[in-house]
Amino acid sequence: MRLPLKPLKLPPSGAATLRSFSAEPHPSPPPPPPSLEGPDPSSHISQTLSLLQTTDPSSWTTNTTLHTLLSSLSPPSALKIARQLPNYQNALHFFNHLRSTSQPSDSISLAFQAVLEHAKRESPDSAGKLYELYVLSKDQNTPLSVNAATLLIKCFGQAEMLDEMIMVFDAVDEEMVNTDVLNLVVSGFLKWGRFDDALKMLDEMFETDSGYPPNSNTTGIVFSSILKRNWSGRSVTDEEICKLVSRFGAHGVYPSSIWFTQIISRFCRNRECEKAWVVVHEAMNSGLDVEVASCNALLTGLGQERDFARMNLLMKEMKEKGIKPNVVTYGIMIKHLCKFRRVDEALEVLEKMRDGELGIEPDVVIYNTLIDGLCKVGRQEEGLKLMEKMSLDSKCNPNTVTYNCLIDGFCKAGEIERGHELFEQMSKEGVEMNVITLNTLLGGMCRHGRVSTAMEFFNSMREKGLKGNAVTYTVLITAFCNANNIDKAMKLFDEMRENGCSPDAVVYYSLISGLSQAGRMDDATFIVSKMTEAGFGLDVISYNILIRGFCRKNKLDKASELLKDMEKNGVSPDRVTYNTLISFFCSNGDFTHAHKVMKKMISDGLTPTVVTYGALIQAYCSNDNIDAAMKIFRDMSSSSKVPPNTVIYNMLIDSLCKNDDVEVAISLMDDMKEKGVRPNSTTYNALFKGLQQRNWFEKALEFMDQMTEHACNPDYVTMEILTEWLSAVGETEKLRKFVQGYQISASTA
DNA sequence: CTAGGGTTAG
Repeated sequence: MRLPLKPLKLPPSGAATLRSFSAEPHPSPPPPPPSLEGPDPSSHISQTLSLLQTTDPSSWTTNTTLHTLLSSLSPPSALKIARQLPNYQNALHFFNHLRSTSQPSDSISLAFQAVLEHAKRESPDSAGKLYELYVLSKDQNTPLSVNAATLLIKCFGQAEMLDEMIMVFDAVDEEMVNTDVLNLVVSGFLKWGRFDDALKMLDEMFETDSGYPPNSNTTGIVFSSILKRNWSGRSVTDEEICKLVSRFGAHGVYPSSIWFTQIISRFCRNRECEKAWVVVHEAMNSGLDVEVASCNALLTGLGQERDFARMNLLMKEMKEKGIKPNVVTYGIMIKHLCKFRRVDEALEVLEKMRDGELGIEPDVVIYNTLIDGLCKVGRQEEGLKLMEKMSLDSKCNPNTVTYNCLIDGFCKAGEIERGHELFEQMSKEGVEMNVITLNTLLGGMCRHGRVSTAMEFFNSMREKGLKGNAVTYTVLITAFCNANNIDKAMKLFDEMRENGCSPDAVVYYSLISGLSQAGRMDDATFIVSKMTEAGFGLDVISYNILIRGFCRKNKLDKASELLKDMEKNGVSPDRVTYNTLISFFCSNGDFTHAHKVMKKMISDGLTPTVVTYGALIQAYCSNDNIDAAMKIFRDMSSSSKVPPNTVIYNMLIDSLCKNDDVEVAISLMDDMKEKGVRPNSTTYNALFKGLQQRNWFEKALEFMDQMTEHACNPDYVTMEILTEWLSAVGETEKLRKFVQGYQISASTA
């Protein structure tokens, strides 16, 4: 049933309900025409009020003074009186009295609105109470004022009484519906995650000439709901967000700059830079003042996609539109120049900033980015100089990050001592160190095989009160695993939990990897169960590691169990998974299963890689089936378009030479040259062995020259073969020259 | 702006 609702004029105070949900000031309705009232409406109201409060409701019908007062009651006064009555019960009596005395329906409506307002304030379960009253009003055919409807919609929306909410909304007269009412409905749906229902309401708002077009509150409600971390509804795709922004934009409304920037960042994070680009340009072209923060978000995304062209274009557009880059903008440009090792260009930007050419002073982040960039390309000495230089720039003192970058730079270069010196300089200069400083130094020590030094250092830091975090333990656990000290790694894992440091996924991954590598599959399985208990899942790489571990132990049953587990957990096998299995079957000489897996791989939409073919070629070679190996080799480059690499050629050349097919091996060397695949020392070693069998000395000399020419360094195997062979034929002079050439090429390299 | 791991052919 649809209630007849008439639009009502509202007293100024009537806007209160709207104001509570609307950020925009509601336009004040005109004051009620004085002609309806007596000479003094406020005294009229106070007289009525005092009479209502001093007499019993049961006597109201017979009270002639009251009758006279109410006979000239205007609807706005009815609202005021009902509101000023002390409580809900009084207001309800008043409302009932107005009904029984056949007051104008406008007055009854507004009195009912006040009853609802009282009920909302007084009742602990206001939504339930309001619903009762709403049903009552429907039964009594009391028209709802727009504010009463608004109040009900808002209240039901908050109480997740969405059917009731929409029932009230449907009861509102079309001509009374306005943007604010629709905003409340949309907000109610979104609060409970009902995106699709909200979308239907938005569709109505977007319709041309809807009479209730979206406004900035609408965008605020929509985007703050769906972008919040605790969004409970179905996941909203970037596509949908993009469309929404455009549709709002067509109505000239945009999300606030904060949400706009968040949307841009989200698109960029999801590698949907194109959408971010479109949305920003739509906004710019519609004349919106896009803030520099939004542009910065887009620049970051473009940088991640290596789209330098568009980065520069955006910078140009910003300039045209008068959007001034800030220090963050230059930070992004510098960061991405550094990332692509264009450190000198990044330094030029710094110089321009220091010259005052850009009107923006460099800050500590700019310096840190550059110092890190220098360190990452092995120019840590320059980084150190830049740190000294920034100190001379007033108020730009090195901080913890500055030192961390430099310590990492020196450690990565193997200069652990310099790293340690910087660490000591830090405390001398009063720069606080943090857990990243500790982890950086520990990582440096571990990488250079100084695991026990690292452990001692960690212990001394702990004594000083600095606790390690999950990263610290990952560094140490990995180092102990690599040093084949699995027991110590396991001990550290227990220790970290005793110390109240909860392991994260990476800690588990590194331990699983270490244990699998060491062949301790039972321990690895145990850690997997611990990991699952802790609520972490395995990713495809850790599955691959485990599968490989079990294959090496010849436990195919365990490996296939893991495959089933993957499927159950929604982790799809990748090329490596299949290659691991193919290698396993190949190494067992089981070509039937190897080919079967390869078929499955292809049917899963994965193309075989050079590793797949390599496994097969390797297996056929060790089975002395060089013809089959050569057939695969030809297949891969012709039909499947997987170019063979050095490893493939090495296996074939080695096999051919061992099989005394040196001519074919040499033809493969030519093939390599033609295809631009570089031979390495393994290639030459295989070939030299074959040539030695045939005693093709001249050919060997040719390839020795080629090695020198290509700056391919001989290894100890090369030296062994050549020393034996050349001294046997009394050509040690040739060998001496060869070694000399190697030394020259090594020094120029 | 800074720190952590991990696979497949040899």
